[in-house]
Amino acid sequence: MKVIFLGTPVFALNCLKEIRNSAHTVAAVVTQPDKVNARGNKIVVGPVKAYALENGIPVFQFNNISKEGEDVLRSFNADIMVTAAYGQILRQNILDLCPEGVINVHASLLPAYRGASPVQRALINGEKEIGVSIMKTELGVDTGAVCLKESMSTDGLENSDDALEKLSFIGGKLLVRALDEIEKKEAHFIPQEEKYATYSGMFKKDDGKIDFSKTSEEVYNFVRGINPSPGAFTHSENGVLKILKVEPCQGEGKVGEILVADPKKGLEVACGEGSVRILRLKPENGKEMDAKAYLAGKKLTVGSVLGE
RNA sequence: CGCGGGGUGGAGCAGUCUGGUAGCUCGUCGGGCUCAUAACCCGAAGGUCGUGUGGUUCAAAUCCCGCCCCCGCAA
Repeated sequence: MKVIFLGTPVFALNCLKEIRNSAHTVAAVVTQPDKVNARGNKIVVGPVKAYALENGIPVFQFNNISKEGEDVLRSFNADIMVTAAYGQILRQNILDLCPEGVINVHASLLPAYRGASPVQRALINGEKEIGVSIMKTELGVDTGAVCLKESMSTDGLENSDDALEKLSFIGGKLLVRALDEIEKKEAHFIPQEEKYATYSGMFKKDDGKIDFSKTSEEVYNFVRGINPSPGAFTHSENGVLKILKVEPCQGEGKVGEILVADPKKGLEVACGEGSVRILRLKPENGKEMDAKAYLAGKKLTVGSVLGE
């Protein structure tokens, strides 16, 4: 089939590549407008756009696809549109553009975790299984009938990016399978069970603050899920510390108390129950490093409390 | 012209304001001690202090100028 692909981040790129490797053709790509300012004055080109340009696929960037995109996209006479973390909500005129409508790949096991940041939320909640769903894109956010779903274990995942990358490959394959089935008229779309639906919005910067009163396991899940974006952080005597990697262990002490801080032994902090070893962190204005390396240059006082 | 922080042996930092023998905590290598250790003791190697063969000076990591790279915020 001839598809128009709409997506923006790396997750979408991996899905796009998968479709390009299949029997289906990508007629056009739509992605969010370039970010204006990286730092100085530079423009950042998104991964999907960069790939499309390299491969000679027409790229469109609309500020509002529903208002600006209808006529151009219709001119491609595509069979179907695919959305993958595109970043804009489609109105009915766009949804109706192609004969087969629009399908979406969402990084959760629907109907759970509709909305933004499904993978982060799932990891933070300590889910053992996460996954990807393919469903109809409709006016409601992630509410469409589902045709394919696949899960994977959260064991050994570094952080949400790691999870998202693995899910993107699964998602890409599922997308291709869905396209195959739709082409053969064999796809079965099953409506979601509303009573099991959960929805979450985007994270704010402040949501990354670590609550050491939770159990060591919960803190571990939190740090793993919320990194790398927006990232976990806490306050120390040396200012804000971003916490990138942590592992649970059994120390005891006041909530947030530093139990061990030594360039050889590492950094350990007490939680509401148990403790966590901080393995990787990033100081203000610095780059990320092992906690031991940090302690080789800066001191943290044993007995002082993080997060205050 | 968005705001700010930073680039010093392999790692992380101090020293820069108040120019003048390159320091600290680790790591590495060699040796020692111990039943043993993420322990301890002794010794060693390793740096044109981001860059211009820039300017000032008797003398620059340190003051002035240009450039490159990294990071945070704001978007």
